[in-house]
Amino acid sequence: MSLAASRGRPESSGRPTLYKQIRLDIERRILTGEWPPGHRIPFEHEIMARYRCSRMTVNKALSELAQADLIERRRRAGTFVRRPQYLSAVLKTPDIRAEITTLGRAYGYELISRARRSANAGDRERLGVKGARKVIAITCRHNADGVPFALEDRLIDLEAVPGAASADFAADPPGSWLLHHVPWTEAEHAISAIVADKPTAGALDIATGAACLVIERHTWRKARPITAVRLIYPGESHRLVARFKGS
Amino acid sequence: MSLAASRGRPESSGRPTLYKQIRLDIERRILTGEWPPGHRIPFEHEIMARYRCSRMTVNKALSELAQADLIERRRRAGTFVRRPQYLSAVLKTPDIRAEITTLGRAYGYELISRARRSANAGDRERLGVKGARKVIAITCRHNADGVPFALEDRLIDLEAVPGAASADFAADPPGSWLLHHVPWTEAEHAISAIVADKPTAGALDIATGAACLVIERHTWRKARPITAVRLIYPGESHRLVARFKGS
DNA sequence: GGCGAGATTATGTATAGACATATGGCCCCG
DNA sequence: CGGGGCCATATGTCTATACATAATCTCGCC
Repeated sequence: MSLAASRGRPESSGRPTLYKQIRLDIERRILTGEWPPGHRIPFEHEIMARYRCSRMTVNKALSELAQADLIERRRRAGTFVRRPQYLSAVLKTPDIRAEITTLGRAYGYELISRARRSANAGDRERLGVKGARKVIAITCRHNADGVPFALEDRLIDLEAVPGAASADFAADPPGSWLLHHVPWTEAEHAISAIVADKPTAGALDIATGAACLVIERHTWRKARPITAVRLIYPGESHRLVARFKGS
Repeated sequence: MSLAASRGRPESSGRPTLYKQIRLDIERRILTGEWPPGHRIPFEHEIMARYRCSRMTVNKALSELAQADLIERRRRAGTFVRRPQYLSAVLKTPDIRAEITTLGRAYGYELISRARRSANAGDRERLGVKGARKVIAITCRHNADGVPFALEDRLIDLEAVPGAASADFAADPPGSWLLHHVPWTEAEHAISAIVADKPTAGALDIATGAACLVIERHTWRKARPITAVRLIYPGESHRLVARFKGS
């Protein structure tokens, strides 16, 4: 008997494998909101009829989506789109505004400085690049309910993001702007702790010598550095929380 | 023909399903460092002989591990344990010994105190339980190349892990012991920063008032608390690194 | 020795069928 | 109307087999 790859498929396009196609189709519908959280996905039975494939193939696609926590499967009841992904979104989200508003607190933003300059040695090292180029350097502060929440010190590589030159970051924080304008493919975070020096303490309204949590995030798009940011949080009042499932 | 569940299995215990058993066996060997990054996992062919099951069953286990980025599969070459999973290595691994040895440093361990007691109010709150019960409280230190790496302060719920009562944690750190004896299903981490007080600074061989990174981890097995641990790392010399792919 | 073609092999995808298991719903009984 | 038990059903696991694909290895040719 012929393989599915040689048969017609409802929404064919390139041609990954069949199960991957099914997986992507469903994924797309979930991510675009066409199938909102709680929505019941068609039964395996219906999907296999739709794609004219065996149940194992459908099952493989759905199992992967379940492992990725996009859907939830319940015997006898069916398969459902999962509620929002709680958790380590803190680390995955490059957007502090979203982080604060999901906590139900009022977001505030203050631009402290913004400069356009040729990258110096320190800038190049932070971005992990070698050649000469222009960068934008920004420092700003994020507040939650009027209280300092985090200090941000960011570099943007203008060679990778030319559009940033014409953006003033007076109203929107650079993280949000970048998120909307430049999709990233890879990000690396380093978390460490420091004690606040006098200027940092002043900006965060904490005592000099208090502990701070530092998150340094580097973001790339296809191996090309986009931005490097250093976020300083008051250490004892802020906690990064992440939840994992084991097996 | 009889199902695999009715056949003998090499390292049987409770009895998840066969593929899950295979997955857990491999996972354990990776997380404990028995199979270090780069190690070639037995071929599907060998695993199916070992568990006397069909290739599809082995394949399902390996596919899930691959999706979780714990292993990497290469046609014709075989299946390999992936290189340090930064985040996953640090946050997902409840085993500091494995973390240090993957860094290529010599692991050292010192038990500082071990006590068995009835849980007091603070213990119950840390574990997130209400009723009376016995717990084991442990403090110990992990070293890398002879230098203090982290301080550990741990509570183990004896109701969930009765076997811990008969384990002395003189040679093996409790994290490793638990990993070998109690599979977890969920874990939550909270990361914060503190300044070292005098005893902490002394134990970590750093200056009083230096910044420290604190990781508090709670682990459950099917909604039942197993252990709560607080790890203190020297803050400026230690960085938690996490890398994400964007899609 | 260097190189390309082909054989080999491990994984990747897919099939059809079988039985296991959990559970939402229904029906019946009190 | 409430509760208990049974049944239908959707997912969960597993088998045995087949062919696809990619990469390594080998061998023979120049």
